[in-house]
Amino acid sequence: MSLDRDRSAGYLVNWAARLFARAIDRRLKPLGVSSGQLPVFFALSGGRALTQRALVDFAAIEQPTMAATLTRMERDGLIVRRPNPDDRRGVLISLTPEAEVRAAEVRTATDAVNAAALAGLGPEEQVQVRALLARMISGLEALDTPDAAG
Amino acid sequence: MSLDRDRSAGYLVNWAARLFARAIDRRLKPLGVSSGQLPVFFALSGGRALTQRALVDFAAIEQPTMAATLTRMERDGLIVRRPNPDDRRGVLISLTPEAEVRAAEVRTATDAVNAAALAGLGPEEQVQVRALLARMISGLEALDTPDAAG
DNA sequence: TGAATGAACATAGCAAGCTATATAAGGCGC
DNA sequence: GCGCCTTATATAGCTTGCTATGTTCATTCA
Repeated sequence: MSLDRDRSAGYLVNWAARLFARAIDRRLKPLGVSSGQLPVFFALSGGRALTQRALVDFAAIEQPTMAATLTRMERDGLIVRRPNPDDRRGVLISLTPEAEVRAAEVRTATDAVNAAALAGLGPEEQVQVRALLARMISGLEALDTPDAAG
Repeated sequence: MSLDRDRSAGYLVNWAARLFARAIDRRLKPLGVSSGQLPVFFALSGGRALTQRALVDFAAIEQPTMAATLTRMERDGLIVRRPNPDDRRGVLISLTPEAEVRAAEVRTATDAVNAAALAGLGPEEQVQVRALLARMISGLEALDTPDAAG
């Protein structure tokens, strides 16, 4: 519905992002996991321990956003923060065994949502939509760099 | 950066949506307008008065989200709510003259951000990315309908 | 070595999105 | 006309995202 209206790329991207998050949150809720925690799961699963800084880079979000997400995950018993022996400013973050157990189900759920989103696209279209989104991201990131026209 | 990593469609869509919102918010901040208010501006500019329900349908967001956005816009003098003479449950919402004046600038700013996002795409690619996003949205919406496999 | 600069993380405060639920009015059936 | 269902809006409570700023430690350089 309403897809016939003339909608900008920005509107469509925002809409799709909200639908992704909703679908993922609904599936992950029984696991006690939510959409904002996905990059942390993917970065840390398998027993890896990373600094907050590394997680920020991986997730491409701002540092305070990651700090808040990690605080919630710590509260919920999904991660542990322990001091970084190499840098006393920093912290090493790793999944708890309970979270590690759920990591596979998290991956399954997100794969299912991605598959549903791409179900109406052919194989080359699935590749292409990712490529086009990546180019849009590049264009948007160029807006913030000093050498951009703005 | 990091675009070389293998990222899912969902991740890329979320990332692009955040970059859109950030770029738009930065440009609209001097006008006292923010990204969540865009659909309200577009739906009401030109002197139209709509119910909250119509705005919810137009923006494709949940009703409480729209209610909160309207409360902020009312607080900031961008809209007025007045009783709907045809339905005493409801409200008619319209832009204030001050907001109406800003509507053209809002459109200019959002067009600029969209253009920047699409700058790296050819004309057919710009059409195609919208079409592919629309199909992804359809696929995601099908997840919530009862006749879907889930 | 000591001061300045920078980097890592935390905190405050806000917008925008969601679900769940309450309230009030319209509409319908009988 | 009255009870019942539906529809319109509001409220509460939460997550995720942002900017701005503070604190603490590391690094650099004079």
